Amino acid sequence: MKRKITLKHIARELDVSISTVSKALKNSHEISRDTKDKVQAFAKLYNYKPNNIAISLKNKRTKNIGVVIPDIVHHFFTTVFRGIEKYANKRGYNVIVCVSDESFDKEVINMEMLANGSIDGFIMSLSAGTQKKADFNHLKEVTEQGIPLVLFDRVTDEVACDKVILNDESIAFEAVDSLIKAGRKKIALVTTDAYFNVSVSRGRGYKRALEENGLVFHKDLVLTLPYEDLDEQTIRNFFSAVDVNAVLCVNEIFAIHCMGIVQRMGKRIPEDISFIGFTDGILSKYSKPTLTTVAQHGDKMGAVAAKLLIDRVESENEEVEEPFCTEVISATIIKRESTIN
Amino acid sequence: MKRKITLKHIARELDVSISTVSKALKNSHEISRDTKDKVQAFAKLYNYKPNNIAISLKNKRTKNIGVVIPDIVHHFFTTVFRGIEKYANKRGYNVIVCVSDESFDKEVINMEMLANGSIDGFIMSLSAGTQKKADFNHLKEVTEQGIPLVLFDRVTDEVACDKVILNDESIAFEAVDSLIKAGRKKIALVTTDAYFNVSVSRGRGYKRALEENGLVFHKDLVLTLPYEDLDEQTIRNFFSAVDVNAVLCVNEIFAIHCMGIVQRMGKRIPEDISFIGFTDGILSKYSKPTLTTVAQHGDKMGAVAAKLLIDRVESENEEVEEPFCTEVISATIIKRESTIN
DNA sequence: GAAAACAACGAAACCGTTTTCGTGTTAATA
DNA sequence: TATTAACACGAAAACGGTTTCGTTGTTTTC
Repeated sequence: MKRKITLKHIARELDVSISTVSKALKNSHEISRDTKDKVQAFAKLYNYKPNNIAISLKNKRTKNIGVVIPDIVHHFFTTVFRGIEKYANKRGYNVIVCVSDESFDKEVINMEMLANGSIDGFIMSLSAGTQKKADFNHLKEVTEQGIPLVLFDRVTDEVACDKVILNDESIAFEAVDSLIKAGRKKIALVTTDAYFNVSVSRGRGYKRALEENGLVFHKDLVLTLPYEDLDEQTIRNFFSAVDVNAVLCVNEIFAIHCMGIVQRMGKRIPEDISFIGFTDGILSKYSKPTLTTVAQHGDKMGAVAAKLLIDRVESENEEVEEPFCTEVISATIIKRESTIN
Repeated sequence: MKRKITLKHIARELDVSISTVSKALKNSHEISRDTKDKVQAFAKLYNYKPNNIAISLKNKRTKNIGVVIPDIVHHFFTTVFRGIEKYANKRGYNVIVCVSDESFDKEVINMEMLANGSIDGFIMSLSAGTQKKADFNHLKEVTEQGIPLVLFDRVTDEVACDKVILNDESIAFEAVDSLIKAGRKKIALVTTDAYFNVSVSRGRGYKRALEENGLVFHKDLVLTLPYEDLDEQTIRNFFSAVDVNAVLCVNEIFAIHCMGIVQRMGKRIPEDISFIGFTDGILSKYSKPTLTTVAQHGDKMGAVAAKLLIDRVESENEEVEEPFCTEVISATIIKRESTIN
């Protein structure tokens, strides 16, 4: 087992100083051609690679970024993560992932674990617990310590930092507007609890589309479901009670569930009732009928978030700080079988 | 912006030495009660947390583990990752993820990035490229350097290390056997190219089940599909050419695709033809009909892999090295609508 | 021929810890 | 009273690099 070789080993072996070895490997002009050749050849032979940890300590830069997300077995978050990872890698960064499991406590613990030197900055999306509790002190603390932070998708106004969000309201508007233009006037909204900022925005878009088309917003037409543990009966009751011919769902799972239930209730999709969901995941592509949905372009979102973060990290020693910005990713609607054109 | 505080700051402020501060914070008996109280109070007040990087350098332990997987937008890998992350966190480790994108080159680059001190060990699943090329030198190198490595799912005999695999052959046997017992005698296999070790194992189980039930293995009944970019026509041709009443697919996507196509060809599932897939992902649960499938228990697999790795990492200074082991995770078949009982 | 310039290298500080090994002071012991 | 423990603390090395700032010895330059 050949252990890792260090500058010290090379120095000893070639009978020069550590400084000389270090400089020789960096091709410094201070060192003679002869010595450089000798050192470089030796280093290559023994496959010398500088120790990342030592460099991190010296530079106070780890080239690691911390990603804290609520869930990983989740299409949207994995696509965002893929975007982050790809972009970060391109710029020489590695990514440490922590899953908050939608829990406030875990989010706090994870951030504390990483905030002591392990990473140069955070990219995160708020857990359900954090949004519900509306406690953002852990975020404020890291930013006060000078650790750059980028929030994506599930963000909050309470924290001053860079953000990347979807044009949730306008795309929801567009979706509902398209349903109306296609002749559907009785449109339901299936959403989550109001502490999810994205659901709120989508709800606003839904409402605005109704109003701008001269329709009235009925809160009876809004079904609020828990984020998990969907109860079939609740959904069934809702669709028995209301008379609708189109539905906007704030996520894919809700849409698939609802479609299944209304189909079992004997309705045809999209002839009797149209569906539009959010998240262009695997379900949307393979459901029966395939689901018209809002593609959130997670890859793009991740890449933008990573760019914002890394730019911020690498500009930290500059004179003037850039003001925080909020990038908006444009969603697009993918037409499939669950809507009439 | 309150910058991170260090031992040096505390020492200066309280007019003691750095060593004293360090010991006081560790409650060393060398330090007087008075001094300890003073130091601890000060540290708490200024929220002192030791710098992870410095500790890593000192200990030659980072408490980070590197995970290299072919893909992240993929149900099985994300569940394994979740298992790894949960277990690792419990033991105080963080996880750095690199995605090889099924490419040999990226796999190599990623490992090299991490192998220079950033991590204490690797958990990985081989990329398609690596399996195709059958070049495992990058793996051998890290193990030779004394960096522990655990392979899961897509493994190879060429590298001596701990492994975690599924009982692919026996579960495939069981699946096919159950189809036969249910009266289906004309069973197709839809699989990938042979350089995927898991497909090979599953194929063996399929074949053995046929033979042990007195049926003959026909290679006409085996459809080999590329890992991505499925061509509808190829599948259609296959199912037009053969006369089968049951199909075993080595993954979920293949199963869903094939089900869709045979349904469009006018066959009923499971009345005319049964389907069993691998990977208990979201598709299996929501497809029409829902898919009977092999649950691979990714969480478990990830947790076991992480345990093997961390145990290995933490036992590295012990006298006698444990021999390498291969843990087998028992898959289970989840019965759903795509098969008759 | 003395001063200046340059080339090639090493010593040492530094990043933030931990830890070993003194060392000076006080209290207990012979 | 002299010796020895015990106590409380600090100096310094170490982890593995980078970088500043000498310090030589040689070569130009006027």
